[in-house]
Amino acid sequence: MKLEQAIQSVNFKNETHKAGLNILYTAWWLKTLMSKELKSFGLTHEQYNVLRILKGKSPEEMCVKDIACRMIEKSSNVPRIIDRLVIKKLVRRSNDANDKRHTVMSLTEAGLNILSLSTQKINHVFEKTILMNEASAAELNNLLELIRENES
Amino acid sequence: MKLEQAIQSVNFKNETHKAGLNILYTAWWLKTLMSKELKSFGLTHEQYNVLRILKGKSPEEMCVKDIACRMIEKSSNVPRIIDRLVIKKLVRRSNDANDKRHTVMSLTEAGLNILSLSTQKINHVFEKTILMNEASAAELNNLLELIRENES
DNA sequence: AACAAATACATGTATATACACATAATAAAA
DNA sequence: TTTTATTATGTGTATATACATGTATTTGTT
Repeated sequence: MKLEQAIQSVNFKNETHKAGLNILYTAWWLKTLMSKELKSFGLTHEQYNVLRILKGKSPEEMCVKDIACRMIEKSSNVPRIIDRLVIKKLVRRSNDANDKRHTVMSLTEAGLNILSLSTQKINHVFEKTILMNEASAAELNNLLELIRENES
Repeated sequence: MKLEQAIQSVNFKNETHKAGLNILYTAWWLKTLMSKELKSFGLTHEQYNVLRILKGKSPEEMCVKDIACRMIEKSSNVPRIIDRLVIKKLVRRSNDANDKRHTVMSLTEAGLNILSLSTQKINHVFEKTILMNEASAAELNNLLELIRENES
């Protein structure tokens, strides 16, 4: 769907302005698709993101800061997302003996299982719902990284 | 900045998978830039979006539904965003005489003024911070609309 | 006209975002 | 070594998101 239809507007100053809104809209669209899949596991988008990050270092433990800097949305409140994962027994939380300021997290068996199942669903979104070949995707990646070149 | 640096990950299944995460991260990055500008006006990103939509039809009035279908993030709770704009006297809310189910909104003078000033700041973000020429932006728009071709 | 269905909006709840601030622990400096 | 600064995390608040449900109003059907 064209952006013009999606947000019922035609008043873009130029292509760059339209691209900005297009990125925001596409992100919302993608997040909605993913959340729909995650719902059957009782996971939110950000909870899934934390599980995925923990898996990356598994079975190593990770502290809050290391998780936070890997989040897609940097302003996420990681301690509270973890609170909910701990309640659901998907994540284990304990204190670091070396540095008592640290709290360290790791996946439980249940966390590993639910991550594995939900990742299948997420991969399905990327493989089947997103209509894009590898060359186009590579080009898109270049353009997005070009946009952020002046990352402040 | 490369996505790999931004989220400290290199485990992308393929370019399409990376593109998905890249869109989500770029949207967060852009939203953060815009919110930083809006903060000096006491506006949130979504409040700004509602003001912008109302301006599009101004001086005509708009009902909640018409605003909602123009929002970038469709799951926004428009009545409550308007609550806050009414408290700040940027938006006027009244009942529609023809259909009493409708609530109709329009910008106040203060709303028009703050929108005009904040839009200057937002345009500045697009013109000066986003590093992209018109041809690249047009290509990016094509790719984003290609990704959403299977819009469900 | 009376009833059922649809529409528009408001409201409630759990979670997340964005950001400020508090607290405890460690590192650095005097 | 005492003081100061920094770091890591937790907590608080206002707003937003995602979604379910309630309520008034209008429309369609008989």
